Amino acid sequence: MAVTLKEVAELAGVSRSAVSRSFTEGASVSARTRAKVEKAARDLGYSPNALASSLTTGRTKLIGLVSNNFHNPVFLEVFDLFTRGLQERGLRPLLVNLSDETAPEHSVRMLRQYSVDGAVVASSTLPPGFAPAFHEAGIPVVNAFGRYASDPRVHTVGIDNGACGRLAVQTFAARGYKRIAFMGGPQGATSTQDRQAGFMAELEAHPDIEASVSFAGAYSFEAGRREMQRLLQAAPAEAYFCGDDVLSIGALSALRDHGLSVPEKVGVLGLNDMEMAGWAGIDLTTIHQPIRQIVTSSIELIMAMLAEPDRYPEARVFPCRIVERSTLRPLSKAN
Amino acid sequence: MAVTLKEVAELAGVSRSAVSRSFTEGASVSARTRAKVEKAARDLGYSPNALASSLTTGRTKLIGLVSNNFHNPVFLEVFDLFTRGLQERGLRPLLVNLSDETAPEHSVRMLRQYSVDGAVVASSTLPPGFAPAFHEAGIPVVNAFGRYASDPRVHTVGIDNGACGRLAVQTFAARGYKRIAFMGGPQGATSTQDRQAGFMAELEAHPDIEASVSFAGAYSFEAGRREMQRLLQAAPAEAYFCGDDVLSIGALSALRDHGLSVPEKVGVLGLNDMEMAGWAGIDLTTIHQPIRQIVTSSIELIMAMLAEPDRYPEARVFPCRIVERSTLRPLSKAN
DNA sequence: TTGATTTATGCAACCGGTTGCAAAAACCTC
DNA sequence: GAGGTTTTTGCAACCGGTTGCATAAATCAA
Repeated sequence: MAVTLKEVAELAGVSRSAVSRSFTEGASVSARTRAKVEKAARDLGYSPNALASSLTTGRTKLIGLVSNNFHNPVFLEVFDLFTRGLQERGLRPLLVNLSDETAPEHSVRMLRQYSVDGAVVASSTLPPGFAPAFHEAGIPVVNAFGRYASDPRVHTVGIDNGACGRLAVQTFAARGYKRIAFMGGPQGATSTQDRQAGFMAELEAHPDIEASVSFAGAYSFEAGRREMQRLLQAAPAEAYFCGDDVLSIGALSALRDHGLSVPEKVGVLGLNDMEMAGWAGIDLTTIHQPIRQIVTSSIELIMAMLAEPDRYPEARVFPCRIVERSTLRPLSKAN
Repeated sequence: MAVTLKEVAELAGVSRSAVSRSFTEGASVSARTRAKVEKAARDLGYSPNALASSLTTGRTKLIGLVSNNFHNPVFLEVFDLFTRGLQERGLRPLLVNLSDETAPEHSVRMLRQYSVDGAVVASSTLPPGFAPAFHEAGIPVVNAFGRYASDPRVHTVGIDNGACGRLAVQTFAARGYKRIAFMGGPQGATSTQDRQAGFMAELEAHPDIEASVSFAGAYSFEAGRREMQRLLQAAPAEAYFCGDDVLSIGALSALRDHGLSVPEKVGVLGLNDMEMAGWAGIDLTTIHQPIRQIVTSSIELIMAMLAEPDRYPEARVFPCRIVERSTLRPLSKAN
């Protein structure tokens, strides 16, 4: 079915090597030969088999794009940015959905069978076993949106979740909130744990502030809504820091149903700054996570590792900032 | 770096063919040989190179997953379903983002270079040139969420957009709306065109209903909101059929800002039934598109084509149904 | 022209597997 | 234990490319 290099060689009346070289950047071919080859290739509709060549070159240009976040809308943006970025650099994303994978090693093995040149794991928590499995397979990995120093063998690009927790408290303090709350995502998520730790640490600098902590079962609208409904059975706090925008939006919906005005009665602070956070009617004050930069940097890092496989692991941490919208009251004049 | 079949063969003390056969389902190997091979493979940490084997078997188990919908949240669900479904069947999705591709043929060529066994194009409109390019390359394609008979060469799985347009009018009529409107997505989208055609056709059966038509610039919140704001400068219709849920949500936000109660003053009907449509506070009445079934069916069709390459093209059309929520007034008693 | 140098080309081996074929081994039956 | 079957095995060629090396062709200097 497919046209092969051999057929092109025959039609062009040259050796197979000549054809191969004609398609290789910087190889030694005369202009005349190349012209003949190109004409033959065009006539036959030939395009080289990337997989066959990977056999000898050792590069497939395939990059595993691994994630378990197929429910949070921010990740659509993440996938968009990753696929475009990789494509622009001639790399091909091989998508792996970890959602119902019981044994993550299977995924690593599969990626190895397909000889991916590298892998990006887009997840706040690196599944256990991934780091050693990739390491043993000799596949460069970067954990995008991952945790700083989650494993000394993998490169990480992300935000400082602890700093986000601290920033939340500072933000609340600057607006004069005295009774605040941390509403995390699933308690097992390291991102939630780190934010909580930062949140608690910063509280020590604000002895006049009282805080409570709770967790939603997932990073989802429903989970946020339900958790807020539960919290509203007792006296609510003055402001909530939710672990994620979509969680915040769920919480807002519960507050609205309960007749509590935002931000007058209760303030809400999200995290991510997903597109939806800016929608009219939501207008969520939130901590902006620099998604675009994280993705770009992850890709740069993967590229760097392709060039230099035993590059020393590093963690790249991007600062976050508050995006002022309407779910938190304005800065108190005192500050 | 990677362990090869040859090394396993040497360690196990058998020929390379024996090792190869041990890893091939249904090949003729004695239990004793297989045991020796498996032990050696385990000791060495060997796993076969899928790309190398594809060279002789002619199958890569790679499936191109092509889309340009990286902004509509429904598509995250679509990607989730596709990746899981393909993975379950031992296929690997090679993701292609068409968003900023000027020449779609490039993507087809790339997929051919990677010898994909098939491709799924998840898009309501098949990019021009795709059908012939895939056909020429001998790659089976299914256009998921595509248009019935968009091209006689490709298989299509989707809904009947014309029927959706008709259903919208019937739904409005049954609820006694007399001044209705069609708010399409981009005018160039075939999905919008087909829905409009159905909408107009059905109007003929309802001479007492007056209708108007307009288009939003994109299938997005902002576009829907802006278009509704524009429409509100004149007297609004009693009910709008929007081309997409996210468009509807934008429209709802404009209506709310304008102080028009929904569904009392103005009704809104969406299309897709994305997760967000069911969120409290949105609660959009919408036409449900059976996404899960479309994806499953697309995968089945791809599998069928792998087994039978010159299978005669077919279109699979799934019915849609109204999901009753709160943005349309209830059925009039008369009906 | 000639000889030295540079550039282009083809040969053949190789990448990591698979598979048709013929020979070898194992199993049956009598 | 002989003879016939069936199963297992290894050899060698092949899948579609790449690449080191030796040779041939082209270019250059004198």
